[in-house]
Amino acid sequence: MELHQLRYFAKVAELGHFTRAAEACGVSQPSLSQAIVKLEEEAGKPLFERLGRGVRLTEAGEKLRGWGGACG
Amino acid sequence: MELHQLRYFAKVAELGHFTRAAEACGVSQPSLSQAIVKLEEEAGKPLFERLGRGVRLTEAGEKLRGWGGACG
DNA sequence: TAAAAATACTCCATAGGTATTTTAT
DNA sequence: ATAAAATACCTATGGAGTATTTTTA
Repeated sequence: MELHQLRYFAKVAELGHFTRAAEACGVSQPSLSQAIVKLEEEAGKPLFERLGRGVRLTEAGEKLRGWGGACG
Repeated sequence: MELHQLRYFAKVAELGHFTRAAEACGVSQPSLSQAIVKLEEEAGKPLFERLGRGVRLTEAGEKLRGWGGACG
């Protein structure tokens, strides 16, 4: 797990959209997509449900977003 | 700032020793050293005082260690 | 002078890019 | 049909290694 992956994840979770998240992060859509795929591989399960138009957090995704646990 | 840098930083802060921290992290001393140098460049100031025998946190180093602030 | 950190390289893994294809509405 | 994500492939950056050279107590 790397910081850039978490930055991208957070932005996608916020916007529900890979392409717009990529723009917001200043990287290309494929680069961000790859980073999320890597993160999902490490997690062992998808973090986002692909909807064709945009994207929604899975349960595993929600869990990762809620990370920091004791802090928040 | 990258996760591996923070891992190394934390271990050096804990042990007060680059070489032993490198062993503990399973990397070579030069690799860990480089990572810390990068982190210090980003910080704009040294994080450790080099003592010849081991190393001690600077004020900036203490601040970084104390990060997470609100969490505990 | 000896233990520890810094430097000088070399190598390779991977983050990121462009072009394109697949998918789902 | 079209907007959005995935895939394929390439390049370049930088993380990690070995060998060596400063440091400083």
